[in-house]
Amino acid sequence: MTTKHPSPDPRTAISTAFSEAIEKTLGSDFADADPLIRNTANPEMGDFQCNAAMGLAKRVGRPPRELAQELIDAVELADIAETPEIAGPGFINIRLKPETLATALAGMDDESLGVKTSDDTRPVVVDLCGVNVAKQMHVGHLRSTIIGDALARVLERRGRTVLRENHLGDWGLPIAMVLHRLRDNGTDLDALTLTELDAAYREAQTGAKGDAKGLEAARTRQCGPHRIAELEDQQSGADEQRKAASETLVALQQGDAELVRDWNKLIDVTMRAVYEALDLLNVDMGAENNRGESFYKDSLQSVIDYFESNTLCRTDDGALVVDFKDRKRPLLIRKRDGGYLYSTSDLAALRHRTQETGAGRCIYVVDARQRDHFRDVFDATRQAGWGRTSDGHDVDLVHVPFGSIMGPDKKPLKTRSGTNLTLASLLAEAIERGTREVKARSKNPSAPTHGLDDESIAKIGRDVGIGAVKYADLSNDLVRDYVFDMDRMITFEGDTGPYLQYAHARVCSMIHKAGESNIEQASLKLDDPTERQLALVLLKYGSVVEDVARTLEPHRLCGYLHEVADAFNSFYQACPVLKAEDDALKRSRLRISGLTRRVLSDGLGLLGIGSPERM
RNA sequence: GCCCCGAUAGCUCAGAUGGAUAGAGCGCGGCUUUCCUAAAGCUGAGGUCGCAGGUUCGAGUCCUGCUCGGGGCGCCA
Repeated sequence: MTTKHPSPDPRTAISTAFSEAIEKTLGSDFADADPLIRNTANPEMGDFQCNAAMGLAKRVGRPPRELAQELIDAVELADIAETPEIAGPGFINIRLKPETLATALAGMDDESLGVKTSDDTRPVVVDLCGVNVAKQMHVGHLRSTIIGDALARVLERRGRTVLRENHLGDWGLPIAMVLHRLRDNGTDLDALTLTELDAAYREAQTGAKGDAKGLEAARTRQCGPHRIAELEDQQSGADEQRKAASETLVALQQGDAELVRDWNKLIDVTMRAVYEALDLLNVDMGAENNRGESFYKDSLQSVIDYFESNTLCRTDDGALVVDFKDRKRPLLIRKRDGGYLYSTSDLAALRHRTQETGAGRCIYVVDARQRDHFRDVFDATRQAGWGRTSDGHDVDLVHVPFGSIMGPDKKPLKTRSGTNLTLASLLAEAIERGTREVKARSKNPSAPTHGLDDESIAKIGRDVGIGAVKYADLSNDLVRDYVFDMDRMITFEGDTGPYLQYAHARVCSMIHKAGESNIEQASLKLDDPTERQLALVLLKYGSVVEDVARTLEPHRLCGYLHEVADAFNSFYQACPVLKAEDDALKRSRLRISGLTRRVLSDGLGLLGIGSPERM
């Protein structure tokens, strides 16, 4: 569509008008004062409010209500709004003319739905998933994957090119340990199961990582109890295991043909399961997004060389560390024995991402417990001068931290038997529950799903089950831990994914029943208060998407979609659609319903959640 | 010991750049079914916004100190 609509959102026009009024009234010193235009909390106060008069009155030493009146006299809004009114200490309430609202709503009625393309055209790197190929995917990877995917979709919706990077843990000592373990056990790698893999990983972990010096150091440095317990746990009979694993790593690094072949088999087995999970999750990612630690293995030395030759680091107790001026704890980038760490490979990845992709932003969707680590590697990256592109633009390095998923006991999620819950089993349960819900409803003879074949029901059930899990994950502030509660997330009532999907399906069902065509051509009448309210909510969509792209907080979009569903329900309660008094009104209301449907569907889509037309 | 995060209704949580009587969902009480699948709508009860100071015309929001809970803290990732 090429129809011109300078600004579908009337808020922008109001904001501009008040900016000009402020400058006209108080002089050019106030040209960039924020007019503080907000949606009102209560429809009785109008549609929008300007909160600038109080603060400005303070600055110029005048009564706020008097200044508010002068702003009202100066502001040029007559074309779009009624005369603004002063309320309370100096609030200015603005009510749009009905035709303004209709024009604005019509203005967002195209593919854009009012979402504007970002001015910044540089690509964005999103680091997500981060699966470790030495073990099966567990629920810890769930959040990184679905949050990262949702953020990527939002950024893409704003027209950005997104480079989704799956920074696989596919190299280094852990892999070598597992590889050694499997070979030592005589496991047939061509028939390797994920269960065997997990067992080998656990054996390797407990067997090989004991570290007497580390434990001692952890104690004297008063490390956290978690770390000490972990080290104690690994203390038993470790030396020979570690030695063997080290030898395996060295051989692998030297390109031992047989080892490399086995290494590839190991990756194949684990990644096949990863792709399966990504597919079930409706996450837009595949092998083309893999760029793991092995990709950077040959650039680690040059990262170290760069830091050394530019005196960005120093030697401490044989190790290489980077200092920061605002804190004591340095970042270790090379071990005393010459080995590299995950910080080294993160630095290599950051150099690649900032220097070779042209990205304007690098987003890391990783567990909140790694906050300190990312603060360190980001600062080290900036100190190395890699915080900006070769043409001098700063690259925004941002860690999106998220909390843990807990079991009902508020401890990390486990199965009933106490083992770590795998992602695959969690997804299977979600799909099973979703399908059960859909099937139950299809028993109702008046349900549109009544009589559907099992395959169609299963497809809808999958959308519902997966949508429930995703929505529950994305609808809270990311940084908080939450308790995983399938019973709660799967219900059709309340603030859940299925509730929104169902609201969408109900609108679809109604529009289908109407059987009208070309409703997007209908002229809009927005006289009922609930119609006005729904229109105002729909008009916010573009700015909400923009907010999420900026703040990287998907729960704002969730809250907004819930608001849309609520506003639609109120509208539907108050305004007959199919039985509207005349045909023009019916078509107008169908058009509003259609817009609601598309905003819900588009918004859910940005969260990576499907919106079935029948449920 | 140092650093980070959290604390809002019985429960689970929203409250962007400070703004009008602090909101939603669940649960509890009442009312509503002449348009879609009773999903729902309306309505009532329910709050010292962890504590104490401070800044401000105005603080859940900003500053300082404290309490409680969680997490992290150089040769693991």
